[in-house]
Amino acid sequence: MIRDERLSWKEVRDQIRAGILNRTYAPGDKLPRDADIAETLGCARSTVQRAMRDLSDAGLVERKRKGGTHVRTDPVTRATLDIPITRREVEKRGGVYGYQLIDQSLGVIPHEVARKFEQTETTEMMRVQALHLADHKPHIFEDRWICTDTVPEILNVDLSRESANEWLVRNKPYTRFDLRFYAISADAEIAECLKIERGSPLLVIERTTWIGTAAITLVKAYTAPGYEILTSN
Amino acid sequence: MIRDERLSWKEVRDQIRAGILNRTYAPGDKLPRDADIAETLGCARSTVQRAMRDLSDAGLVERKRKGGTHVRTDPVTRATLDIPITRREVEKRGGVYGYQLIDQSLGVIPHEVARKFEQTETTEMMRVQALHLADHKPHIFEDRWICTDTVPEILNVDLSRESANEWLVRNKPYTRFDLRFYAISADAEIAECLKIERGSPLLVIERTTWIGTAAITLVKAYTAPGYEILTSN
DNA sequence: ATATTTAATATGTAGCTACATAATTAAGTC
DNA sequence: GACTTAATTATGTAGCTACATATTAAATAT
Repeated sequence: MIRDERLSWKEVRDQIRAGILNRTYAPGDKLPRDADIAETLGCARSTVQRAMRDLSDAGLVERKRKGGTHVRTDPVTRATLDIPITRREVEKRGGVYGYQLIDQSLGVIPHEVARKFEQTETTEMMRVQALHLADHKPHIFEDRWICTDTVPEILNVDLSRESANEWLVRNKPYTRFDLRFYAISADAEIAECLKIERGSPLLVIERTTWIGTAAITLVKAYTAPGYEILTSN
Repeated sequence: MIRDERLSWKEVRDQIRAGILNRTYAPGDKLPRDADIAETLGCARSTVQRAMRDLSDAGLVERKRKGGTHVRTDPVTRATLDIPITRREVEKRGGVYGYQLIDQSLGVIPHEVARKFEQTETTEMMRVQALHLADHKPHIFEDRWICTDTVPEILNVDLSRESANEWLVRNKPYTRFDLRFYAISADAEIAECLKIERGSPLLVIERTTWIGTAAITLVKAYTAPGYEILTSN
């Protein structure tokens, strides 16, 4: 611990947060200036600033230059999600990971895929369908489009040995991505791949990635029944 | 902009990240000490530290005292999610928000609920079932348990006028929470409430909240078909 | 050889100063 | 009065120093 007299930024943060939680500062209220808080608590402004940044990152307060710091009126639950590569996810749970390429082809991307890439002139991409296994049972079925203009190297990769995701992560790190979650009902094809009944509810993790503005890939990961996404908090 | 000669921590961060992306520093590699990077780039160590903290928060590198900074070997897609209160979510999209209490009662919590609260001696809690509407159509059906030991005031709140969530957010801010997402198939009850067909796939957002270690509430929010969760990035 | 203590080292934090930046408010100007 | 410009102000950032903390590595004792 730090010398008792000195306040750590976490202590400062907790004091400010306590003040917000116990309504000393209600939603919408303006908090004192950093400098004043610093003087009140007997610490440096930099310490208050560090504390405030944390509260701001957590979505509790809003800060504006000259405008000061305000307690947010529309509280949000802000959570951090870690989506690991599937191999890691399975192995971390002590399971045996398996991978199986189902189909690989070149084709014209559907309109919906083009729209998700936001702006791309490319109309033909590589489509890869594959199955991830956990303990020899279907775990995730992925349906992926890879932009061969941005990632021409993918044409020479043997995707029956290594999953497209792992190759991409190692060779084409993205600079921007988009994630979305939703539920669908398994159609005949997905049901067969995952060895489940048609109509089973599935959680879909959809991820689009870019390098700058250039599209890399769009994956729809159809997770096996019972799959859950948890926050890391 | 800052005087050209001076590097901002974002520039430093971007340079380090570029080095990681272009494999100057491969996964698992050790990066130079902050002080060395600072000297190389001609900035202060504090600037490098600020940059490094950002990269560490983003999950790109791992830092350990004395151990130094390493590029993470298991890349994760780290995303930030904002889950607003339902009213805000609907209104932000320009929709008309509506709320309807369906049922409110005291009862013994199922074993599964007790487990999710992790450790609570309370066995009887208040159960609240309610419907959130968007543009007069069912939007989210919520099934909630509220710990009356932690939040006795809830017994005197008229939950037909205000949703439990909004009351809780204003009066009992949580200090810790847990989020999970999964898909289920609508059973008869949920199907009726949401006015959809039985068996429709639904995305469920489940949230447990605590004050310290004291349980506050557990909600299962059954979202109407077509509902999506998006990352804020 | 093994356990314990000590030293070395890289990151983390607190405090200070100085200046940058954004946003608002006040002061001019037409 | 409406528009422009300048002053004001609160947060943001960069640089510095000093010390705290955690962890590893080396030295010493058992």
